[in-house]
Amino acid sequence: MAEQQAATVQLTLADGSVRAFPAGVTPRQVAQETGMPVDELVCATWDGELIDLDRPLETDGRLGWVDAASDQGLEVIRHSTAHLMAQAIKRLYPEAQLAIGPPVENGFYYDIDLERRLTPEDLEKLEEEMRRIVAEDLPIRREVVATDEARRLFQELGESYKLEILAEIDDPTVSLYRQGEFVDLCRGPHVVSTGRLGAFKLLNVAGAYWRGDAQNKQLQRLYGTAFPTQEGLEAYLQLLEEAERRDHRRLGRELGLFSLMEEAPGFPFFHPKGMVIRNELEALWRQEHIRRGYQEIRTPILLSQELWLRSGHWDHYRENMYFTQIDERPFAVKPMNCPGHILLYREGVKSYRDLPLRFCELGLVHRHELSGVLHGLLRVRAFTQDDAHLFVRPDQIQEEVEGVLELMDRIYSLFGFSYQLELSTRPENSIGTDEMWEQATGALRQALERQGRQYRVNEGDGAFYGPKIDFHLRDSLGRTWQCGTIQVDFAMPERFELEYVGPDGNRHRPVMIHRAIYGSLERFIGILIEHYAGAFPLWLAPVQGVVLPVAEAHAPYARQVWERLREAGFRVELDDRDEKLGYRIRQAEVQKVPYMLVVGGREAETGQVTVRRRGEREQVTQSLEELVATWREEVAARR
RNA sequence: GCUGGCGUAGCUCAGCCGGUAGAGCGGCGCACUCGUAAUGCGCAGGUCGUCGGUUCAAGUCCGACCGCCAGCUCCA
Repeated sequence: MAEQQAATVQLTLADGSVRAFPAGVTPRQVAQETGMPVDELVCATWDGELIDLDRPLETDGRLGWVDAASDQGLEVIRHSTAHLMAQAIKRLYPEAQLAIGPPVENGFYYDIDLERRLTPEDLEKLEEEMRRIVAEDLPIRREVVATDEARRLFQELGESYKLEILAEIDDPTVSLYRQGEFVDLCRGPHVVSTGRLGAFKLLNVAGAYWRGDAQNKQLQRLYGTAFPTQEGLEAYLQLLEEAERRDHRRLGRELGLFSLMEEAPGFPFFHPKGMVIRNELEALWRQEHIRRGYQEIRTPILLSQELWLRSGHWDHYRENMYFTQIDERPFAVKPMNCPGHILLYREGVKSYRDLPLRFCELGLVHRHELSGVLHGLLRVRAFTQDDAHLFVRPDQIQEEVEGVLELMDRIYSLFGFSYQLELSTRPENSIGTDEMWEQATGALRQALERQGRQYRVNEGDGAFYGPKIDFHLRDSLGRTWQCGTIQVDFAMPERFELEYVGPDGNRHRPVMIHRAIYGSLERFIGILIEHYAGAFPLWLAPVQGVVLPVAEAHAPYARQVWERLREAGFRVELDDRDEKLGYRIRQAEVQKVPYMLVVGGREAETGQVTVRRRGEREQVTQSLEELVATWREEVAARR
């Protein structure tokens, strides 16, 4: 009797029902018997843990399903594809040693140690080999072996990186995965056979250090991506192409917005058209800040080195700073605006009635970033922060943080960005007491929670002087960018002995809230270029309209139209070049000008313009005054 | 910063095994005077990133430097 009991297991299925199965039954068999679409399943969960579909079940438990459409399923597919690639690598280059091969955000990679430098053509050959292995439809089998045995195996195979990994494993057993002649040390789970894979593409090769440490040997990292379906893969590859088409470095050049030159690496030049965008962003920013009681200031770019010693930047930020000398006195180029704002705060005695005091500045800061990380406008060495420092009483923190959250919503929504929030806590190399950090972190958390906001916690990623809330914008391609930030700081007021006189006549210490919305004007502009693919809304467009006379005879009227629109305050160009109308329309389209205004004999007679919108074929003929009214409304609404 | 790749006309790119530089687009000129995404013809434009080396000869080979691109965070 006892034997019979041991021979069955009670499984709680996804629908909540409990059924008995013979011990050693596999999830795949259960799926078949319960009518699950087995082909759509990637693996299973066993009491919450991911397992293979062919894992024998020996005890009672809760069985769940993971299909290809789920995030977990996708990860498993990618992980299995990484193994598939590794097998192909070993077939083509038996001398290659395998390091690690995990799934990552948009695919997977495998780090390998191989003398030969792999080229894109090699990737194609690898892909072909992978397809062969898929066609072979090799079962992928999990095997549990003693750790010592695994050591012997990888010793024999000459896989020294696997041995290094094994050396750190204390468990008595480890799991291996075998598919055909290939075996890898792996926790799993994996799909049941190589035939289940197929929608993949190898993307590129890059260098990566073993264990991410520059002291270690540099390996070749092969990146690829994989999806449950060919359509999913193609959609992703299209997204990559679209992202390339929108690359702000390319559009910035094509649309004449900005330049980066060898003479000033990491220090962008703005062209007249790029400046228009900048100025419009600044105008919006000022409007929204003044409305909310901020006061704009401007502080110097060079400040005495002593100030940076006192602020803690010397100790915590020196490697990122530029230094110079003036009359033999050491100065630093500011990497942040806060010390300057603090100096202004300290001018004169502050009363509790002055608080909250909201200083804002479009402050140009310089930071020495590693040469290898520079990237267009998105990672530069000089940039303009739309910075503000709120000097507040401790009891005002929450309300002020909530005010900033509201301002962020206002500005981001104008551009159609949604965002995610991240709360970053105390990093290792930081100033201030534990108590201060707890208080500051608590204040941020409270503001978030009171507003019912969703947020993620990022342990140890705060600024050296305080915790922060970061805003990760989601753009029109679904990519995320870190822009806004709110940081609560008890440390700087302490260091600089900031004070205000309270209602009790005593001196009290204010709290500082650092915050930025765009983050950096340069970066934000780069993001906007990609977000809009260069097709800016009317209020931001460097050129809002082009007047196009049909033929030379219409040039005088076109000039009148052009002048009238410029008088009305719009950025309009006149294209009366001796070219066909179709050609000039194409030019305006390529330059992504929002409005094309065609004028010929008909329009000249009636005092009208024929309006063609960017990207549209239909057009309307309307009076100039009607057009001005529409534009005014469109610009005012920043649509 | 590190590793790998790349650097030729304003832009995109060709240029074999070393023999002295080419196209398209753009620009300029001329013709056409044109009604909605590229009219035709012609002309100009390059110390081949910089410096040094090898060679009778270097865009091409070697070295250094500068810049750009990708990656360097994801831990069986």
